[in-house]
This record gives sequence, C-alpha cells and structure tokens, in this order.
Amino acid sequence: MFGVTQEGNSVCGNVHGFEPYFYISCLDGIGPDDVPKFRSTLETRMREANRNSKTQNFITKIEIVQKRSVMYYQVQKARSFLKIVVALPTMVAGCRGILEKGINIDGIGQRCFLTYESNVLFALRFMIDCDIVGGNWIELPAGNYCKSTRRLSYCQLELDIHYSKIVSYAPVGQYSKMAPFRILSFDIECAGRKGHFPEPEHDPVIQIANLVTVQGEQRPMVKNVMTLKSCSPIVGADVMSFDTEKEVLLAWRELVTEVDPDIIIGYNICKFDLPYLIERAQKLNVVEFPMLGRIRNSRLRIKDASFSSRQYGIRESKEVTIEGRVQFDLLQAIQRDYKLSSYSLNSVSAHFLGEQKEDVHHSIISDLQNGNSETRRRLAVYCLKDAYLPQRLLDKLMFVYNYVEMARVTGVPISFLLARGQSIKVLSQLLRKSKQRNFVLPNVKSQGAGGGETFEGATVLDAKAGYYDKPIATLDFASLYPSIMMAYNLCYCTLVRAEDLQKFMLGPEEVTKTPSGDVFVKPSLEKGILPEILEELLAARKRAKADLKEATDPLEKAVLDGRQLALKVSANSVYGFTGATVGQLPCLEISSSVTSFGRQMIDHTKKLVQERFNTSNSYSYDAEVIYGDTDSVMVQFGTPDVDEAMKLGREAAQQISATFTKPIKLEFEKVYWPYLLISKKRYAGLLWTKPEKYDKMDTKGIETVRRDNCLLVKNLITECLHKILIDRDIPGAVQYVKNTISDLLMNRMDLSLLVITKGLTKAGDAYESKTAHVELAERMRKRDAATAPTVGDRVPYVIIKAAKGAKAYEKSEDPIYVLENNIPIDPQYYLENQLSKPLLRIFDPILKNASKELLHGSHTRSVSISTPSNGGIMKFAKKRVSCAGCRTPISEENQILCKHCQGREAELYQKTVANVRDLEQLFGRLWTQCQRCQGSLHQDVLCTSRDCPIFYRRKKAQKDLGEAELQLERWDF
DNA sequence: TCGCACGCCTAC
DNA sequence: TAAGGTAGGCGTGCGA
Repeated sequence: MFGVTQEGNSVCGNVHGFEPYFYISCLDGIGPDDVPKFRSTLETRMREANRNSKTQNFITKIEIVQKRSVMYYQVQKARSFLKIVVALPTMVAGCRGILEKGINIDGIGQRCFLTYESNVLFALRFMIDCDIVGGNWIELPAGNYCKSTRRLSYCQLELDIHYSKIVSYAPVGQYSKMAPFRILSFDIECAGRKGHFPEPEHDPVIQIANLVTVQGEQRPMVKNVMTLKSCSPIVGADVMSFDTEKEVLLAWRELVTEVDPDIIIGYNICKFDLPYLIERAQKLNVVEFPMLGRIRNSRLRIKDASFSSRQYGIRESKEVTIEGRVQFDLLQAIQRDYKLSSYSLNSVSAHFLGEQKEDVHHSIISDLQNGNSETRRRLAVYCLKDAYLPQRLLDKLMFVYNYVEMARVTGVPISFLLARGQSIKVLSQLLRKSKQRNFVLPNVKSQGAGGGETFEGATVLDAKAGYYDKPIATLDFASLYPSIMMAYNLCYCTLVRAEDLQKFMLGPEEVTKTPSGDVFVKPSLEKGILPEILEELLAARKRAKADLKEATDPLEKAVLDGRQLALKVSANSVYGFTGATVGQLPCLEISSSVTSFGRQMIDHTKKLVQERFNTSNSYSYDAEVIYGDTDSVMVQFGTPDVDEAMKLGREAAQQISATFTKPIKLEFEKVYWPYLLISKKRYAGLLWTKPEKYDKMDTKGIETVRRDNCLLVKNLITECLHKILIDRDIPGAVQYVKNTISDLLMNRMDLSLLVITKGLTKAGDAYESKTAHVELAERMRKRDAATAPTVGDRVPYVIIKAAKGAKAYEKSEDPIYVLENNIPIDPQYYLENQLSKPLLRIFDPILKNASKELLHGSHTRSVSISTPSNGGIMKFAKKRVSCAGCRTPISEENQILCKHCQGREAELYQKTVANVRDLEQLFGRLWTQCQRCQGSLHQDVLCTSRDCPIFYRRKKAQKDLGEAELQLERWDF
C-alpha cells in the first residue's frame, strides 16, 4: 500500500499474509472428508495447465464455510461453500476456468461448478476484507509493524505489517480531512518535423515544464522548466537548460524521484506526454529513465488501452502504470464530468477559468526551438502555462475533493475512478454489504453475446405542445428509482423464483408482486441489501447536506459538497447496474420491476391530479397535466397567479404523496411561467421557486443546450427565447431574427459562429452511412493523419458552397482550412438546414404565419455575392474588376467606378478610406487581445487556436483589411 | 415524396 | 472479463 502521512511524508506499507481466494458452492454430499481429494485433483489440473510454472503449490488452502448466494430469496439462511485459496492473484482466473468447465473427482465424477466472487480484483478484495476505502486514513499501530530492512520502494517511510493489524478509519470527524498530497503538474514540448505531428521515433523532447503543489496550499513549491539548449530567464520560474536531450529526460526523472509526487497531473498526459517520454527514452537508449514509480528498479511499461461505454463513448488511450502514484489526466476527468463542444485545453480553460491560452501550432515549435535563447524562452513560457493550467483546473473544479470523496463513498481506489466505469463502484459497495450479511456474489456470465435482452423503461407522457401563459407547476418524485427499490424491497436476495413461490409456501401478504409480474419478499422475511445500501447512501447525503449548511471552513465545505454529490450519483447508479446486461451481476427482474412501478406511479399521479383538482371539487379551475417524463408531471392548475399555483402544487404533492408507500415522495419543486412546450423532452420557460421573482430561464432539449449546433443557432434561439419569455417582446424577437438572417446572407457572420461540432463515436470504417463529420475526419486524415480527429474526438466543421444538390457530407470542411484558403461558406445551408426549423418550432406556437414572416421576408433577399479574393477555386478564375460604388462588374481594368457611380468619387473615396481605418482599428483591438492572452505585448502573436472566437475574428479582420487596402490602392493612380 | 435506418445527443 | 439504463427528437442519406 502507498500513502502519505499527515505531515506529508510518503509511505510504503508492505502488507503480508493476505491471500487471493474465491468460492464455489458445495455439492450435496460433499463433506469435510472429500476436501483433500478435491484439493489434490484441482492442484493436478492447475499444474497441467501451467506446465512451465515453477510454482510448487497452486492451491494453498480449501475450507468449508457457511455462506449464502445473494441471488434469489432462500429460506435456508446458510449452506456450505468451499473457499478456495490460491498462491497468487493471477491464478484465480485459471482455477475458475477449470472449475467452470468441469473436473472429474474420484468417487464423485465429472462436475461443473458455479464460482462466486472469482472476478474481484485482488486489490479490491484486500480493501474490502480490511474495511479500507479509497482515500481514507489508515493506522499501522505502534508495535505491530517493523521498519523494512530491505527497502523495496523509494518512499520516505517503508514498513512491514501483517494485514490483520491494519486499522482503517471511516472518513468522519478528524478522519474526513484530506491528506496533504504532493501534486506534480507537467507538460512537454516536442519539435516535430515540418508538416508532421511529433513522433517519438524521430522528434526530440525539447522542453518539460513542471509545477509542484501541496494539496490545499495556494502557492506551488516548485515551478520550473527544463529546456534543450539555452533559454533566457523567466521571472518566477527556474529555467534549467541542457545540451542534450538525454540530460533533459534525466533531469525530469530526477525531479520526479526527488519530489516524489503522490499525484501526477497534466492535460492529455495519459495519451501523449507520458508515453512520449517513455518511447523517446527507449529510442535514445536512456535505460535508467522509465523508473518513475515508487518501486525500486521497476520500469514503466506502456500498454494500448481502450475504454468503451455508452455513457463515456469509445476512448482510446495508453496505459502507463506508475507504481504508487495516481495519474490524474485533466482531459479524461473533464471529458467524463462535463459535456462541452470542445475539449482542447484552450477552450476548456476559457470555459472554466475565463482565461484563454496561447495555442501554438506544432509546426511553429521547431522554428522557435531552432532560433535563439529568446525564442526558446517564448516556448518555455507557453510550456509553463500548459503545466499551470491543469493545476488551476484541478483547483477550480475541486477534483481532488470530489474524487477522493467518491472513492470514500464507493470504496474503490482513486485510480479506478478515471480508469474504470460506473459498475465497479456499485460492485464494490455490493461486495462490502454482502460480506456483512454473509452473502456471496455469483460470477454469472453475460447471457448471449452482446446482451441483446432489454426491458421497458419509463413513461413519457404525451406533450400537449404550445405556449402557456399561465403558471405550470412541476411535481417531481424525489430520487424515484432508489425510493422504489427501498419501498418494495427490490433486491437480488429478495427476488423469488417462480418455482420457489409454492415451494416456500409464501403467502400473498409476505411478498410483493410488481407490475412487471416479478415477485419479491417483504423486509420481514429478508431485507434487501440494495435497499440497505440506498438507505445508507441517502441518509449519508442528508447528513452531508446538513453538515454543509453548518460548515464555515471552505475546505470542509468542499469535502462535504463533494461527498453529497458522490452519494447522489452513487444512489442513482444502482438501478443502472441491475439493468446492465453486459455487466457483473445483471438482474432484469429488478430493473424492469423498478420501471414498471415508475410507469404506474406517473399514470396514477396524473389521474389523481386531474380527478381532485377541478371545479367539481370546489377548486376555481380544472387542473390539466400537460406533460410529464419518468418522475415528473407538469400541471396547469388553471390559475393565472404564480403564488396560487405554488400553493396548489404543494397541496397536490402532499395529498398524492400520502397515497404511496414510504419512502416514495412526490414533491412540489417549481413553477414554469410562461412555458413553451415544444414536444416530448423539449421545452423552455421561466423557472420560479418563489413567488416574488423568477430564478432563471430554463431550457431542456432544445438547440440552446445541444452541443451539435453552431453558435449562430444557439445564440439566436437563446436570444429569441429571452425576448419572448422575459421581455415579452415578440416584435423585438422577430426583428432580431430578421437582422441575423440578413447578416448571415450578407456574409457578415464570424466563422466561429458557424462551426458545428459532432463527436466521432466510432472508427471511420465502422460507420454504415455517410455523414458530414465522419467524411471530413476521413479527408483530414488523408491530409495529415497525426492531427486529424480520431475516435472519441469532437470534429468541428463548417458547410461550404458547392455544386447544387451536393450532399452535406460533401460540403463539410475544417474551419481552419476554410480560413487559410479563403473558401466561401454556404449561407443558404445555414438558413435552411440549421436555422429555419428550430426557429419555426419556437415561433409557430406564438406567431401567425411564422414561416412567411421570418424566412421569406425582404431581409432574405439582400444576398451578397461572395467573391473570395484568392485561393480556393477562384484562384483559377479570371480576376474581375468591380465598381467600388455598387460592385457591378466593369470591363475596364483601370476604371474604379461604373457609369452610374461616376460623379460620386469624393464620397466613395472617403468611404473607402473610412472602411480601411475602421478595419485597422478592429484588427488592432483583436491583435491586442491576442497579445494579452499570450502574456506579452511586445511579440508577434503565434496563436492558431481552432476554438477561440477572437482568433476567427482576428483572421477575418485581417483578410477584410487586406481587401479594403487593395480597394484603396485602386484610387492611387 | 415518403418512410426508414442510422447517428447524435439529450431528458430523466 | 471492460463496458450503468430506456425514451425520444431530429437531421441526414437512401431506396421504394
């Protein structure tokens, strides 16, 4: 075990005596006398299967224990299981395989065995059995350990102890404090060859920037940058320059061993920086480099890894294990926890820190490296910032608190939280609870390849679409699925098999028959462990929230807030675990029972609200349920008054709650007024939780909250909803739409507003149909494979002009490429395929002839001819001269104005001059902004950030200025 | 032109 | 051997 003391010293504990094991159910008639025979047979089979192994004893022990399978309700409270203990953790799988396939035991014959808990990772097994959770405090009591004489690690303290002597503290009171982790944040720069993304096979590592911080402290204790070749000094950072790359690598290794960090962070370090360093060291034959972990003489190895789940998508990465140190890649963490349209460090920093970062294209890096100590200094400043930003993000998003709390709540090691999925967390809790109750978990194989089997989910009530000018009250079930599981005692161990119902002679008052037809016993017979887990999670959350209210210390608050969040997420994922057909322990009887109760409850609620709250019960109006999804109903009580709607909402929630089994509870939460219901899962409204003033505008499912719409659509719809719902200014909204459309068609749109992004969810060849982002990714791969988007990335694109009838997938293009080559975009596409339908959906309910008014007015006719000045296809067209006044083409090369505009020379000349001046000013302003972002006003801007809006505007201004200057030159004859 | 499958993303 | 669930809207391409 690795850890850190309260004083900040690293510890390695060599824990002795804990052995890997699993269970099988004992066959009828096997008694203690049969065990030796069984053991020798199994031992022989193991030896046969591992002929090359030098191991003497595979099976170290077999004992008969009294346990119960967690699967299905049983009257008998315990029966015999064999606990099979093996010599090494890796032997569990082989041994399990032999037993599952079947072995022939003398006198008993050929038998197959179902194994239990044979898929539990050894580390987790150890933690569960010793009551240790990720990130908690451990005591090695004085007198029970000895100082290691033969040092295996580089840790400051190293001790030997027997596992049974370890004392684990629950993370409460003084033990909820966070440890003073040492955190190393780093970033590397590599000098790629011209036009190539750096590859460790060819390209050197030229700089490594580092930031070392102690968790909870404001200032970093180390801030330095290691450079290849000289580098001018940087204020506030140590610059360490070296003549050879080998020295740079070794300097970094030395830093890591000296600092001895508990956590290593960075941006994309798992997929890029760490593997690059290791592969580069290999290439340079720096054999001593990859010893960065806490185990002496143990080398790092790289393994290709890929993670795929429906929730997180396919993510390919590399697995580098650094013993004793947690790797926390900010990219991974942010991809898992936040849905953003771009995950570049630049865009993420802008989003969370309000701070842009200079983005230097990899092709420029080599030039900076090959310059002088000043240009290398520039690069170093940039590199330092890339090491500094991940630390800022870690602090701002409170990742250490949230992840440590998640580890404590679920019991898994911190490293699992980024490397593994949701199910390991539930499994860990399930195993712990099972152990307390003497249950064992069967190792079931997922039925049928790919699962296939599925079950009916929740009801979504039909949406009575429209614009509602009366308050709409929302009634919600609090934690619906967890409360159903608790209310009806749904669990593996309470599920009654059809054939057992009669066998056990269970009376109707002892069981619950769920709406899906499954039967579970009531708690009086057997309390379910899932309900027990959920009760504890929700009670703990209540406590955490109460403590949070009391807490004054910001660090304590952070811990508690992280905890309540972890508890909520954990409670909600228990249901999903039971329904995961390709998971560890699926049980569709549980999950389909949960949803069937849910469906019944939402229907019941709708019926009750409408039956009770109407004029025949002496209410002033008839209530109407206009929509509802899974655990909520939207009620129009009929009153025009917000306060009254809230009162009715509370009354209804209370009345209806009383009709449900505890702890199921319907709550009144909020009122929407006004409310625009577009369809199922799509609506917008002003949200009120108190009668005085609305809280905010809330939108669900519509373009404003979707990542696959361009900013133009997002901004326009947001603005329109603002004008409609908040300002109540429909003509204003209409005018705004008209202006925007006119700007679009006149080519006055920033490219950054037109960028659409979509995720690449599978490898290129796995797609069945042709789509814009997939085809573009493929084209980009052909241009430059190293920088093209790959699986899991988001692909930004714009739609460009092309032949009539061209498919969208033929018209998608990389925004940078469009900018660099001056390719004209297709405004009509944006109008017809991006703007029109979302606009009509929100305007149709409130405006007669919305389509005619918005999409076919005079504003749609002011179309400008987009003539790219250079590049693109137009490069080959004969350059045409047009009139500086009205833009009609003119034949005479040296003319400026056409016949009609002649005589307006003075005025038009003035206009051209003014235009150049304005553009110069605009460009200057944007340039300064970019300079500020890169942290210096005295150097050229290098930034080429794909997702910085300023960048696009600066580029556009630069181009427009160039064109305006050309126009001006024409007057100089 | 229309229905359908695919793909993406969201609500809960 | 690693992977929480279903419902549902909507854009797009494709073939009937």
